[in-house]
Amino acid sequence: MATPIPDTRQKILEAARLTVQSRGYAGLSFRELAKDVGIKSASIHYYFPSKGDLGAVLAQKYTEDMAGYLEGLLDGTLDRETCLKRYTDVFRTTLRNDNRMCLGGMMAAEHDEVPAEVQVEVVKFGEMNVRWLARALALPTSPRKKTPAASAALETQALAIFAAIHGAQLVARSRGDVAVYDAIVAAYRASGLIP
Amino acid sequence: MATPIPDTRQKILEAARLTVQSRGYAGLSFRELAKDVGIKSASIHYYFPSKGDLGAVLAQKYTEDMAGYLEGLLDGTLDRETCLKRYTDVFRTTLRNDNRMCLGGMMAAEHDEVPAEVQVEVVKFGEMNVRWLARALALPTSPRKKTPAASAALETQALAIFAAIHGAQLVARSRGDVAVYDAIVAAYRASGLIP
DNA sequence: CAAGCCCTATCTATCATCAGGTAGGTAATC
DNA sequence: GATTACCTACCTGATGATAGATAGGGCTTG
Repeated sequence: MATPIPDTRQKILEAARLTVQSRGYAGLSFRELAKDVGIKSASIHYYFPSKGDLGAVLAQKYTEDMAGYLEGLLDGTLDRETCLKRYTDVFRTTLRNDNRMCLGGMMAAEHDEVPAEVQVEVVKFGEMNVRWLARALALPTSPRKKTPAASAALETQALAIFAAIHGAQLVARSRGDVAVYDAIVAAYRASGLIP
Repeated sequence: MATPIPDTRQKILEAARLTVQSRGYAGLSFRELAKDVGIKSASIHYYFPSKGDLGAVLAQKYTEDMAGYLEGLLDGTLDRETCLKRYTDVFRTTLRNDNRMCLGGMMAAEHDEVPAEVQVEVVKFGEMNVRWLARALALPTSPRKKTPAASAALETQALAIFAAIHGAQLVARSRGDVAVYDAIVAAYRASGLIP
């Protein structure tokens, strides 16, 4: 199967994602984006009629891509702790990429300044993560760990983990130091918030 | 002692804080701000030569104001759990104010788009919080709770709490629902992250 | 085969609006 | 006169978006 050549639309989305993860939705401009892709800004309107459209598609794709990756982690070969480690590593990797943060977290901060169609996708991103985390929390555990709790409690714990990871990323971002993220996540584990 | 009349500089700072907490530093414009205060935008330059100056003073003042409040909580009359409850309530109150978020958290997200003098103040804000939290964690506890840990471990726990609270606020903000914040914070307490 | 049409994907030029910032002016007060 | 605290007018640069143009490719028709 041949490797698909990235088309212009994909290139736009990829460049936009990187920009939003560092400079926010407010820092995303069609002119800069066009330069990144090697086209002119009016051409972006061909693919995305408005900035809001681009933002919404971007957030939606971000959720789908991440869901795909996370789904692969639940194929039955990994235990709970490893799954959760892989999860926290996703956010770590984003930080490691020029101190970037999660696109969902960024747009959540920018809540009042993004269009409603983007806000909706940000909430969906959160919900996808929490659902996944609840499933991961329900996995069989490695030896000598406590057994998983009931379903509603898992959902709440999942929500708390999701929030805590975003906070860890945010603080590490302000310091420009991924070791801060690592220390915080280790403290979460030590406290039992993350198994 | 007469109540001091808020002067223009104070009014500017107050209005700017509210704007940044909802719309971010990127959403702060001198023209809008001037309207909020009832002056013209050129007048703001009289007090703050540049937007970066305003941003840095704003973040600094935010830290000082919060430090003052938190210091009052450590006057010896409150136990550890109550202090920490008051702490989490600070961020809750911000959410309750038209779904706003902590100015430090907002500017941390906007890290790449704020001037260096603002970034520095954001880090100081975090450090002040973590120092305070470590002191609060070291307070005598109410009956039947575990005794405080050693000093370095307190610092790390304090950092983790600081991060976790910011994440909780961020997620609640995206949902526009303070009950989400409450649920997350309760889960932090249930897990032992927050005593 | 050539011409014409349509579609796709890009472009130039432009618009209206907004931003931070500057220079100079004015009024009130001491 | 000097200082303070405001103002108007303006500058430059940036933004999302629009209208119209163009080139290339594929398909249909005579």
